[in-house]
Amino acid sequence: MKLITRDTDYAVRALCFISGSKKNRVSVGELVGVLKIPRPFLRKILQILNKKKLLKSYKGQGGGFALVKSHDKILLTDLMKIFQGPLKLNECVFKKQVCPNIKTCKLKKKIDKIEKYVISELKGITLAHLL
Amino acid sequence: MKLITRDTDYAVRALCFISGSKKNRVSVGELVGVLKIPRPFLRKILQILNKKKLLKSYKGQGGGFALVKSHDKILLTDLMKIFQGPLKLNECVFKKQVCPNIKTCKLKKKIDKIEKYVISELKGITLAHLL
DNA sequence: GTCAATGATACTAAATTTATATCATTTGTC
DNA sequence: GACAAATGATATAAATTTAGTATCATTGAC
Ligand code: SF4
Ligand code: SF4
Repeated sequence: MKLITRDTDYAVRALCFISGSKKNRVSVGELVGVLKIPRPFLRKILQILNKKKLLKSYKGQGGGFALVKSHDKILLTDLMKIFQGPLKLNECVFKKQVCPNIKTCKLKKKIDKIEKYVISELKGITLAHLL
Repeated sequence: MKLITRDTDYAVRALCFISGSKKNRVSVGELVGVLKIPRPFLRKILQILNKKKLLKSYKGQGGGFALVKSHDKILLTDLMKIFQGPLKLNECVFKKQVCPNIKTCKLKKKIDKIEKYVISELKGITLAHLL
């Protein structure tokens, strides 16, 4: 029942730091020093963010990562989708089979309603709100 | 990002069936037939519900399980607490250490707000609503 | 006493989350 | 161009949580 996983959390922290940094590139080494995130894990996260065009990477000496968009254009839900998959609070799929009750299930309806609210709230959160 | 886990879901289904049954006791065998839940897993779930006083069990031939309270007194959150632990959408605990940012973290504040709503909604759901 | 039911408990398997490790590639500096 | 400092790509491993199984003991109606 965890809304965000650790990689999303780490991504938020890293992006926040990069956004707040005066340099226009920040290296993994610097981030590791500040954020205390295990280096290889953070590296993986940043590489994914680069692939997904939320960061631009620069190789070679003096390289690092920089934001691509302004902080108010980066949505928390972008990160959640990247690291956690689709925004859903209930799958109703067991062993790759959709639950047969799905059409009528009242529990699902209740959860769907909650989900709708949660997602709408999440969608309003940008990186700028998290600085 | 799953609000309820499978055991909670199974518990809901089992309780709903028991509640709707004309008999005053329902055996695991009958439930397995109807709900298609793996027998040993369902047994475990029912035994827990018995221990937690949401069901009363009857041993021996003709035995089974019966509701203890009326269906509008059984809360979904009771089940969630039993099978999923405390109602929380974010722990902010990594490797048994509370996150040092917890006092000031804006992400946490956002999630806390969402959590508050979610929990208040969940608390309003009884078994009666799920029949 | 037998048999059909649950109680207690230990174990196993699968899936997801959280990392780690290694080698290749790029690029700035000398 | 050699070198070093950075990321890219990718494979693997460890830890945790979720899901499911197996076994034997106990109870109670008949
Ligand atoms: S029983 Fe309802 S909530 Fe559970 S999986 Fe089926 S549809 Fe979804
Ligand atoms: S950074 Fe914020 S949200 Fe993440 S664990 Fe720390 S306090 Fe919680």
